[in-house]
Amino acid sequence: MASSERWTAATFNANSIRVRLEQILAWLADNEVDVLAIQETKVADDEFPADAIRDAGYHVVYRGEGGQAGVALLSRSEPSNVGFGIDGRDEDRVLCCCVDNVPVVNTYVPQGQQTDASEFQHKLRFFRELRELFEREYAPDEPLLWMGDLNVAPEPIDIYDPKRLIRHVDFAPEVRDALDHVHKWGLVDLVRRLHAEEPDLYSYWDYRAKNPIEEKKGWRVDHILVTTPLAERCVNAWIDVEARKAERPSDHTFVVAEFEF
DNA sequence: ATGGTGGCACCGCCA
Repeated sequence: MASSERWTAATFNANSIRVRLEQILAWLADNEVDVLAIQETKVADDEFPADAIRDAGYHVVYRGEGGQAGVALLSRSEPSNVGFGIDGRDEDRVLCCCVDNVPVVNTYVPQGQQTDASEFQHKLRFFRELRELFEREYAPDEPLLWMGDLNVAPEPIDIYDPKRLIRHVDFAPEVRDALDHVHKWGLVDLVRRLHAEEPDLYSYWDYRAKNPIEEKKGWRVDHILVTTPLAERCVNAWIDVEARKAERPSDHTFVVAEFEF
């Protein structure tokens, strides 16, 4: 890359990439990102709409089994060292690669169902294994860009009713601690760093609520976390709430971070 | 108000 170059990354839980394809391509036309991490593609690999994405000028890698989960990564430059899963597990939830010499990890963390469900243990184990992956494959003083639907609101400010939702799987102390343990390896939450103390900063709203955006009933569970060398290069980070007002929106919206190299 | 909607795969499950 040339020096003083803008480089932009974004993450989006699409909740079906086939239903959201036109919205994603339109958003990309308006937001010239270099990397877009997508979660919940909900499509098997042989039905993934790769041709339409490549026709729009993006490289794309993906892994899914259809129905649930599924991850994808769109990029202007061709990604290298593409891998899925951790130790052969969660291949439809973890995508690792390198784009423009930036190591990128895209994760769709298990939601967990309920705190007494086995899926909740899967969620806690997922964070432990992720920290081990970071310790093994990356370093806090080297660039790393971790994006995705982490299914955790890290702090009370990141959820609309922290008292009532204290036992929710995305806010229970166990998952906040689990994410915090990965965080403490050496990561910076870019949106919160640039919008410290700002309330009602959400990336997800429940479909079942009537006017969730207007009534500020949301959750900030989609995150862009980076190591210090990248945090120092970050010039802006935001949540694109307007994109959630699309005709047939996902229940999540785009989170964006802009860097200057 | 312990409901509500949306997506996928089927006639229930997951978010």
